[in-house]
Amino acid sequence: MISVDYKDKRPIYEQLAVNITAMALSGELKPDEQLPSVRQLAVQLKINPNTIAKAYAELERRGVTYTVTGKGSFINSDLSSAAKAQQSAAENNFTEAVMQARLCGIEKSRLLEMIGEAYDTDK
Amino acid sequence: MISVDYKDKRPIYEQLAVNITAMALSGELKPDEQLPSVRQLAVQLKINPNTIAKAYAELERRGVTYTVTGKGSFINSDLSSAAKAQQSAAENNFTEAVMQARLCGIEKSRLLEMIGEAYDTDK
DNA sequence: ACAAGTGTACTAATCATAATAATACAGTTA
DNA sequence: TAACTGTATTATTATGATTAGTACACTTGT
Repeated sequence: MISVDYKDKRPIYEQLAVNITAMALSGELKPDEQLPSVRQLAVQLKINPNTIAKAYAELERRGVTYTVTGKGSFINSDLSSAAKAQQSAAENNFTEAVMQARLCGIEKSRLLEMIGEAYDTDK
Repeated sequence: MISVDYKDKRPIYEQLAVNITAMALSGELKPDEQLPSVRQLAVQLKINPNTIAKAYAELERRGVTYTVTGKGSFINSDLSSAAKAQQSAAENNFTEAVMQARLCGIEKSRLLEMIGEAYDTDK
């Protein structure tokens, strides 16, 4: 389910974009499946339609969706570019985290331990 | 050297706090060593003294420094609480990065590879 | 005592970004 | 035609970061 978290410091439109991208990549949203309309989702989430529209524009810009004026926004069948971007971001983030941990004096062996746990957590 | 990066999205005072904390934990700043004065550092970095003051207040709140009005701000001899907080934050960050990577479909073996590289990078 | 240096406190103004609000327009569908 | 899509535009509000200017309490060296 599409949702927003007001405790999250990221802007709402960014949360929505990331959220929907994840749902598309996981298969929770199928190729060519139509997203809720801008106005409909705005009512459902109790936020402004402009904020939804901004999120949808971002999704199209990132290659996650395609849009037809008058019809709606739909999940792309080819998500490879979005998937690559997401993986690249995740790898950069991971590398940063490793270097940060090293600077804190955390041993490499400790990181190897933590991977074992974290990688198998459900969530 | 204490510096700020305007390409960084974090606020300046936060960058300064993190920067100085790292220098204290690495030993680049010795215990009881005096930090540059608020006004002096403001001139050096060409930013407002209030921003420096905010960073110094944060550092004291986080247990990195102690402050004597009229004298200045100095590095704490006991940095254990700051070190623990920093390590804890690094571990949380690392765990998040691992789970993000897993959600992107990155294999555990790939992460193990990357640790090998990232942990030995200089920077 | 004095002057110059410390950190601190306070108020106001400026700036950027996010979000809201209201409206209008172009295209699609039944 | 009516009701739905996304898009565009302008104005307004809210928030946080930063700047600006000033004032105060304390310490140090003369």
